[in-house]
Amino acid sequence: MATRGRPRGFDREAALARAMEVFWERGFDNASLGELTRAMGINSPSLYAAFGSKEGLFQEAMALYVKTAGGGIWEPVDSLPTARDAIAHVLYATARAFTGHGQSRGCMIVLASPQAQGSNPSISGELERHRRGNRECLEKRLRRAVEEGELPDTTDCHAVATFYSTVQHGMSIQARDGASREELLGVADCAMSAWESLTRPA
Amino acid sequence: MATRGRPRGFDREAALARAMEVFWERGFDNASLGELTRAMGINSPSLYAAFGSKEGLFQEAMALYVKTAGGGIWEPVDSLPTARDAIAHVLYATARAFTGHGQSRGCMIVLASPQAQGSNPSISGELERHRRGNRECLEKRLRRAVEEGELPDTTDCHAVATFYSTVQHGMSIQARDGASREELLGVADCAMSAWESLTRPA
DNA sequence: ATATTTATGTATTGATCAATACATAAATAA
DNA sequence: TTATTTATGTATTGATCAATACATAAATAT
Repeated sequence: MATRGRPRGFDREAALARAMEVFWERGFDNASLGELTRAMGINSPSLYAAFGSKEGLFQEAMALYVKTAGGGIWEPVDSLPTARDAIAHVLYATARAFTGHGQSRGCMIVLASPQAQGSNPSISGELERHRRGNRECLEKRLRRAVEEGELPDTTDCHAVATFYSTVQHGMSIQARDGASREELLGVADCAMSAWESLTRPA
Repeated sequence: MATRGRPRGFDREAALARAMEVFWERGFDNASLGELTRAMGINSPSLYAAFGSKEGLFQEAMALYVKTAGGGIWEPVDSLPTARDAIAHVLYATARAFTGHGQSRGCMIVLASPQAQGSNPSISGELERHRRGNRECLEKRLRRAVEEGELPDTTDCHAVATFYSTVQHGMSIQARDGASREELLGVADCAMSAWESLTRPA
């Protein structure tokens, strides 16, 4: 398939990365097209030609976020040797990720559109599905640990996963409110200090 | 001061309560004036005559929220006999409050305008100040507990307060995502199970 | 009674939003 | 070359937003 027509005059990936930063910092609704095109260095017709719509651009930005900025957090969950390692990794990686990108603090998935009845239900719905997926990822890992004997079969995997997922969500708000990396690492410490009592045989 | 002029034709407090529900459910930006006036049963000139502006209406709605829906959570912190009682109260009261108001789930203070660079910085700033105030309320209570001998003076009050504040914020996201009261009470259980290790003498 | 004051309903304002129309530019295909 | 295809820049579209203008209604003050 040869390239027909006038070639694109901008770097699609670079422009998408710029858009991700804007969505991350401002959320879906508050990121205006003017702001997006300015950050991407293009005009709106180019944006629509390349990404279809503001919603389409956000979808791709979200995928890029999951793959890059938010990526290192969840991938290792299944490969780390113990459930404890996995959950500790999620919390500490979160503390680092949420405080390491300049102005963009906190999780895009949590902060981009928190209203369930937001202006774009399809966006809110997809973000919610993603958050639920992360929680289920933790719960699955805990169940595997029970099967493998790491944890007693009295462990309430659902409750423990919900707890750590809640802490991880809360760290987004704290990061947005200016919490330092040290403070978020401290939150992870505190959360992990509950591990023994949460996984003690009944 | 006698009442001059045509009397107001609607119940100001009732209208404000309706507005609070809309802001709570939809956030500041996504709550349109049309939606607000429809819920309040008035036209926009009446809204502006009574509340000044959308921002003014939100300020009053936020004050009402703090006094009513979110009120029982923080007031008892200073009067409860121990810091442990106080923090447990905050968490369990939060679990109940965030799941008991029909469609409005989660904390208005956390969810109404999460973007630090939102469309209305003054609103975002005030909400952030309020969240910080809640965290400081916990920290102050913990310091008092250290002074009174309830907790060892090795207790890291700042870290512990930040941790429980983070859990409380995270519960807003979980509630918005549909977590049940039982699940949030379970989160509170898990968080409190860290208490012993967090306050153990070094 | 008349004047004054405040509230209401209808209609509208300018601003901003996401999305496009249209003419032109820049590439390949024949 | 000429035709075709795709991208770009300028300008604009209709929709929606928060906020008001204006005439009228309903109360008190004198």
